[in-house]
Amino acid sequence: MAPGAPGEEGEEKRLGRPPLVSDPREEILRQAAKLFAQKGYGASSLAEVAATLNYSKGAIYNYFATKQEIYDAIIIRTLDGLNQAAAAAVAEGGSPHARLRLFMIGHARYLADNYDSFVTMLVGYSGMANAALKDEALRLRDAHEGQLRAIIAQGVADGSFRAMDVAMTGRAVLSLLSWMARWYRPGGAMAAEDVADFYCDLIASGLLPR
Amino acid sequence: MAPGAPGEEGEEKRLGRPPLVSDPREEILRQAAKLFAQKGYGASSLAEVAATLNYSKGAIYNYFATKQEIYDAIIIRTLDGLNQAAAAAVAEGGSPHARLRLFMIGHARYLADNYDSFVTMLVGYSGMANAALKDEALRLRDAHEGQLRAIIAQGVADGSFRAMDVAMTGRAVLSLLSWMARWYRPGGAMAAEDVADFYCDLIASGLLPR
DNA sequence: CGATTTACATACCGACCAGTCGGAATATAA
DNA sequence: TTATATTCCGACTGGTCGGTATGTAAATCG
Repeated sequence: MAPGAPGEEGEEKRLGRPPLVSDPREEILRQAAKLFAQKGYGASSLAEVAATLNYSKGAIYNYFATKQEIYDAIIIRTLDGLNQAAAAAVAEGGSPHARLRLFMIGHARYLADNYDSFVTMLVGYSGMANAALKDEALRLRDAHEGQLRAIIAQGVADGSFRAMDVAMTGRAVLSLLSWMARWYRPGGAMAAEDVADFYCDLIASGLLPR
Repeated sequence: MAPGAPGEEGEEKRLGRPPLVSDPREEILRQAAKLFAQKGYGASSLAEVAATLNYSKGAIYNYFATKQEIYDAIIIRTLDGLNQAAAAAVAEGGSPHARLRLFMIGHARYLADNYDSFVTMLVGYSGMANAALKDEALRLRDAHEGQLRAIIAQGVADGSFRAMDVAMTGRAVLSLLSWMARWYRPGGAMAAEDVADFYCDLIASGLLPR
């Protein structure tokens, strides 16, 4: 992730006054996500975002055209990263049950590592203006859900899972994980991976004794 | 619910000009919840709420002191009604599994019947100003969660459920139900009760074949 | 009828905020 | 040093919204 971190090779000299912070776009997105997560999109002002970076409000507009563009960027990058994280986790392979577990743990870990962005995405505002970006967001979300459904469908097909409705089962799994953005706090008593582990066991083995 | 509907007994004549609608407070709360659910608390204006009732913005202030008071009233009444609905559903009794099912179905049905209020409560803003009301809201929420935990704890105690962590299991159940406010639409393909039924079976029997 | 009470509309204020614009500051390049 | 490119500030604009003040219409009461 972040291919052009600090010590990029071709660090050619650029013209003009250098930015106050090394990567303004990144810092703005990070602080905006933090604020959006705390107070919601509508109640957050760009002036406040700027203030936390020792910027004036006008400086923000060198890097983003509108407030909406900042919000959209947060959503897209979060969905994209979630997809990659889940794909990487599932790539380890194994039985459907094992892969379901890896998927859920990967999802939970990514949520914990990108907590503010997740809260912004799942509980605040949720209105993208640009139609193309909205399509892209839907595509990324469907891709994520598609990965999960493929795992469940495989388990149902090979008999390692009961013959449940795949779409609804996937929805249940994502409901458990998504609602974590509502109550989970990074650094709390339970690690995100442990929560996912618990949920996976509950969903897999059920509440009734076997 | 609604003990003083239209044909109240002591319909004594009241002084002054009669309201345009029979129960202005009720109508304001309903329309506000609808708007809050659609656009979020911050993006909804009282002028718009008033317009849908053929009111002027100023008229609202005859019935509520602040916008926040409207929001708070929606949350409190929704939590209160949810508690009563769940209690009534569970009162039918039966095994822990049966009572868990009734609890979930009661919750889902109440969500479907009060959809806008639920969305307002679960996905929008979520900030109550008055400290006493916030405490009341937390109390109602804990009471609801307490009912659920009691059912699970009883099942664990009498051996009809596996020895799972009661708090986390309750959280999982409420996660499934709460996230419904995100995707469920009244009048859609699946009734809310059927969704709850599916979730209960999944949680109870698990994904693995028995 | 006039007095009183309730329910509304209209007009307005003050605060806040997204977005703009001109220019100042700081860097490289020639 | 001068030209140029980039970053950033500060002041401003246009508009929205919560909340208030004032007056008026419509009902009951005496």
